[in-house]
Amino acid sequence: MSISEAESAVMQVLWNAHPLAAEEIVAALGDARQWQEATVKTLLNRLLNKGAVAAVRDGRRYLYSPVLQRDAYVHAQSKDLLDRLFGGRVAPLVAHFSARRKLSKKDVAELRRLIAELPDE
Amino acid sequence: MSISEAESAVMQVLWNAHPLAAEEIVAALGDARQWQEATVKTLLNRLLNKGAVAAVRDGRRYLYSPVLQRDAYVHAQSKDLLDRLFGGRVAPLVAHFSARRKLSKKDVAELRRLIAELPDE
DNA sequence: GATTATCGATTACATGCGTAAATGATGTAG
DNA sequence: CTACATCATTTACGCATGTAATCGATAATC
Repeated sequence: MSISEAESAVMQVLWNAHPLAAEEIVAALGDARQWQEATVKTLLNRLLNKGAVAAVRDGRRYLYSPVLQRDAYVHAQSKDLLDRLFGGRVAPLVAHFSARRKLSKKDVAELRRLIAELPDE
Repeated sequence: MSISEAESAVMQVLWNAHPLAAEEIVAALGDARQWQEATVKTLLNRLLNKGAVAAVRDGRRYLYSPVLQRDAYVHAQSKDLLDRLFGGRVAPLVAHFSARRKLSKKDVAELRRLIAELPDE
């Protein structure tokens, strides 16, 4: 029951706004992916079978909504990456980006704020 | 030329120690994956074709070494995740784990140390 | 030197994925 | 009521992946 790359693009649209009809999803994807409506329909059906989205009939068509929550998906994906590459912890990932000087000013400022708010121990 | 999940398990072994013969790689994978030697050979060949590993003949067999560096792989994977889910920045990922209270003591201590070492601006 | 063991290389095969066309059902227009 | 349009459902198909077995070459053994 994992969500594929293409499927996740559809989920993104639904997390952003729902419920939506297939046609609206195609439109929302429009700039990001040049998919035929048929392609999006296929992805929606696969997501339905996986239980990741739900559909409610609305006249002749369906309106789709996410069942899988964005936060749960984000967490699963992130945890998977951390487990595979960083011993399951967050700090080593930050250290990696820091070592590569890939932390933006904004990142640094936000990180400072974040840890300042954390309980001392 | 992306590295698949199974292939990355082989890369992990080679990053850990190299050069290694196929048999040694199978042994090293032993506890993590119950793969037949033939399976590992297939993965090695695919990695060779992708240019991710190199092989040097050693008598009747080959010794394999990584060409793709672990750090580059880790970075590509991490950047991909950040781009897809966190607007390409590190701080929002940390915020996500912080909000879920998934930062360990060790993480927090390490993060404090990390940002303390960063230039103020 | 002929047979056997041991490598790597080639081939296999089911499943998932990306991408979509064809088909079928149902609502709408004339 | 019949033809057309519009949805969704089914089928398609090539490529990657996970997982191996088989084939072929070469080295070791008798």
